[in-house]
Amino acid sequence: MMTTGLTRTDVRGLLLEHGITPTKQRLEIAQILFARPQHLSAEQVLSRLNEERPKASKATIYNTLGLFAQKGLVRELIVDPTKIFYDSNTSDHHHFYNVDTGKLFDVPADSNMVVDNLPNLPDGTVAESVDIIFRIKNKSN
Amino acid sequence: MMTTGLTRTDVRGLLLEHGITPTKQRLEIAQILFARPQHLSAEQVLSRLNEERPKASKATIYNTLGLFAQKGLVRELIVDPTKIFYDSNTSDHHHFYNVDTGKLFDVPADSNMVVDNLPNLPDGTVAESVDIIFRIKNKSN
DNA sequence: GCAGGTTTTTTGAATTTGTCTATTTCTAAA
DNA sequence: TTTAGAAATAGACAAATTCAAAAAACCTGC
Ligand SMILES: [Mn+2]
Ligand SMILES: [Mn+2]
Ligand SMILES: [Zn+2]
Ligand SMILES: [Zn+2]
Repeated sequence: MMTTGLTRTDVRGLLLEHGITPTKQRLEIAQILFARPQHLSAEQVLSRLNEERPKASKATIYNTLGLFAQKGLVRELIVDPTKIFYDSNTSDHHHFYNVDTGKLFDVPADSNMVVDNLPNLPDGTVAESVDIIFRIKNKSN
Repeated sequence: MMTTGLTRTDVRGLLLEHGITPTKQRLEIAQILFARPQHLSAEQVLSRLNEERPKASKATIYNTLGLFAQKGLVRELIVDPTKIFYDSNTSDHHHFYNVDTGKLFDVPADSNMVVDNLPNLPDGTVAESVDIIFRIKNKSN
């Protein structure tokens, strides 16, 4: 989605545009996600959301993140075997994953990486997405 | 490793070349993995291994797969949030992941896909690997 | 405003993958 | 042989996620 500093009303519009009924909990979760382009795990959303007072349960977080992903509001990133990251930036871009720190970064948009001669897909299938992940580690030296 | 139809002695040599003490259990596991280039989860290895009589425990499977990956005998693929796949082909290649079936395929070696203008890595980091995953789904129509 | 139906949220238990620990068993070398 | 270290095992444990059932919120027509 690639948005920044959304008001409550903006967020409501975003959900409506994507065919999602804007409930109190969904708005709270969306407001966290779309505060800026970022990569958050369910657990991170959960703890940010309920920092002061409980605003939604764990199951609601999972339901909501799954719903947002299905509706194309966020993008699921599978880079770490222990958790899913949700990317609030759904525009076309790729990632660095630092295996030492567990941190995930975008490949800068101004990078002019290109992939040529895409392979033929297996018969009877269509592409859903292409994920390129640079697994990096800290220089040990 | 990209090998096929290995004898017990071949497999033993393979482990030794990679600095791995060839124990009974490791040989059994290696023989399954290197029977042909394939993508197996720990659970699949476990059930194939112990089809007839128990040959190794769950912990040994995890230990062994982790050791093989660390020593470069197999490659870990993170494409499914629920499990790790171990690829017995460590040569440079990329993957199709069918999200409908959960099946993983190699991009054919004769595909002439190329990635150009690789981005600069973040400071203080070095690349460990680059994974390209085509997430595909079945044509619904 | 209120019943009746529908959607959403919540809780807590269950499931799954994977890890840890303590104990036993091997292995290889002296 | 003895013995120290490496490896394997069973079973308890942990973390992420899912599920099922009940409660709460919402909606629509009266
Ligand atoms: Mn896992
Ligand atoms: Mn998982
Ligand atoms: Zn991103
Ligand atoms: Zn492969």
